[in-house]
Amino acid sequence: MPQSPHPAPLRLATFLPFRLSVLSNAVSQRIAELYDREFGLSIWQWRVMAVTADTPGISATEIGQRTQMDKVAVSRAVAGLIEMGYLERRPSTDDARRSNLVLTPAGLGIYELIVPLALAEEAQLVTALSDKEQAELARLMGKLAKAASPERDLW
Amino acid sequence: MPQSPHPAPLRLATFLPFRLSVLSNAVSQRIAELYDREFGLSIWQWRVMAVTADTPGISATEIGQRTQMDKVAVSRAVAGLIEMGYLERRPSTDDARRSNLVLTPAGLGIYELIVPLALAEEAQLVTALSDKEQAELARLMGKLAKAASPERDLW
DNA sequence: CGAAATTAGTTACATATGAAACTATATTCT
DNA sequence: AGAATATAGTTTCATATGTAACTAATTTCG
Repeated sequence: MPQSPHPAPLRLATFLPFRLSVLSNAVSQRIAELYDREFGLSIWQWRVMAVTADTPGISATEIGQRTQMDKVAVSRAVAGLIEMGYLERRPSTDDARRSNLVLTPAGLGIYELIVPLALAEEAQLVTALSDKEQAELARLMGKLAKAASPERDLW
Repeated sequence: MPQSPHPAPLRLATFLPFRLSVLSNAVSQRIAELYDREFGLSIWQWRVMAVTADTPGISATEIGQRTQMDKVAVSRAVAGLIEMGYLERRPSTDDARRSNLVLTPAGLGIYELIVPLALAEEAQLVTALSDKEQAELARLMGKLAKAASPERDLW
């Protein structure tokens, strides 16, 4: 009986979780650097701005759901944005615990400046793929997301 | 002239950097939890073990290159593994600054326990995709990696 | 050879992050 | 009603992480 001297090989470079992590970090870092350099925003602050622009009056909890941020992270990002004058907290009339969050005019202003830059950065990335490949990638990622957390509906 | 009331839309849910980040986090978290729960290892310690098993006598710097970890992270992971008795530092004879790192028998033992679990976890994930889809995903990720950091050769 | 510049790796410090505790309000249940 | 439970959001505390400074050994080059 062989003593299985080299049981199962595991090459990190072909291991999907590793590759995903490295790729995601490389992409995130590029984008984070852009937001920070140009506007002094963290990625989390940017995410909060994006969903608030999309849904004015959103609550912190809802932001957490949409952005996959935990509530502490949302709380901190919101606090930072308010301090910068980009976000405003409006107490909800029907539930005193929650606030309705809206971008200030200043916030909306820089949001509109960032959007095209963010889209351009993304475009530079996905332009490496044909339209068909982009669609396929989105589809495959959707499947993986479902396999990775079936309970939570990620997107 | 229209006053462009809704300049460019940006839906986070379709924005590639966001999706990549969320997917990668979901996957990493599952795996990290496994390594930590079963063996008390961080993802970084696991990565160090994996490349050291693959290339016994590797140096910290080389580990950093292969795993995309910065040297501080490598240093800390190595220190932890040595403390746990899984890794051994052998001073290099021809360069006193570097150490040749090797797994101890204990380290090799748990490495061999982890590998099948890690592969099983990955399998559970990628089984959502056909072989052909898996290959396609790998190809698309490779293209993106190149577009995201052309300078550094990620894999 | 020997000063200057490089490289391997660690340490220190400042910041980021997550888990758990906490405050305040709302809801449920008897 | 009012006690028990749950929810929104913040604060605290302990840990993780990155940048920069540092030590020690090596290489480069006048």
